[in-house]
Amino acid sequence: MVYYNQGLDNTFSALSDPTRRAIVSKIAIGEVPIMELASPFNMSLPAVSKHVRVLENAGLLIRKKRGRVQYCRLNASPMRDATDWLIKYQQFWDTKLDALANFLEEQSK
Amino acid sequence: MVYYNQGLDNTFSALSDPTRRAIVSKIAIGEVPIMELASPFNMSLPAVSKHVRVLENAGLLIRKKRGRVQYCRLNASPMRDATDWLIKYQQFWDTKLDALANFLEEQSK
DNA sequence: GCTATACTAAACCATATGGTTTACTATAAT
DNA sequence: ATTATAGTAAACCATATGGTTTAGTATAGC
Repeated sequence: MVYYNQGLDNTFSALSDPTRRAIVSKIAIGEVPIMELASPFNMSLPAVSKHVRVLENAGLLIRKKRGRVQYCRLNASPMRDATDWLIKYQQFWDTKLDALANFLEEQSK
Repeated sequence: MVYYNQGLDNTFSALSDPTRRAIVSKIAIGEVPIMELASPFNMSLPAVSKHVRVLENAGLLIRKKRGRVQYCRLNASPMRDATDWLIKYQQFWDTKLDALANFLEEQSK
């Protein structure tokens, strides 16, 4: 009866790291070799390689090997569940804005 | 020049745990004492207390003490940034569905 | 065939995470 | 005044995480 979503665990966990979010942004543009992913970060290649693996395990990154280069591209679909989960609470973060809107509305009368 | 969003780190990290997501769901309904949060989980009270603290540090939970009971309620606003970040990639997860739609469209002609 | 490139693997390290138990504090009820 | 309730604090533990370095493998270029 205890149920939880391992997919959401992995998605949120993968995206909780700034380096990995930066990687996601990069591979959304198109296929990027791991070398190119590594270059902007002040970090060793094995470290980046590990981040790539984490994203891959979360299903957010797809690897394609051509020759000795591994190209990475985004698979955004797991983000959908994460977004769906978050969106359920949209009404709660909108409340403040609504309250502000109502306040301003009242003021202007 | 290297810049990253600590808020997103904390939000995604806090939400990567199933117990904490369950807590979020509960406190969205209304104010809930920590005791009541703990009860459905097969977990000690200190463990739940720690999860509450993590959510509080991520700005997702607000604590209000009345007597000896601490009531928790949701502050969803940090979720907004997380959702905004995710939504940027919506086009990428929609692609597959679009492709399917196009395929079906072609088939029906 | 040799060397350079683009990685992965493995060993290691420090710190973080998620849980426990045991002890304490503050409020409430009897 | 004593006891029960609702927690937090602290110490501890096992495992995970994010990084390193050093070594190895597979492909490409000369």
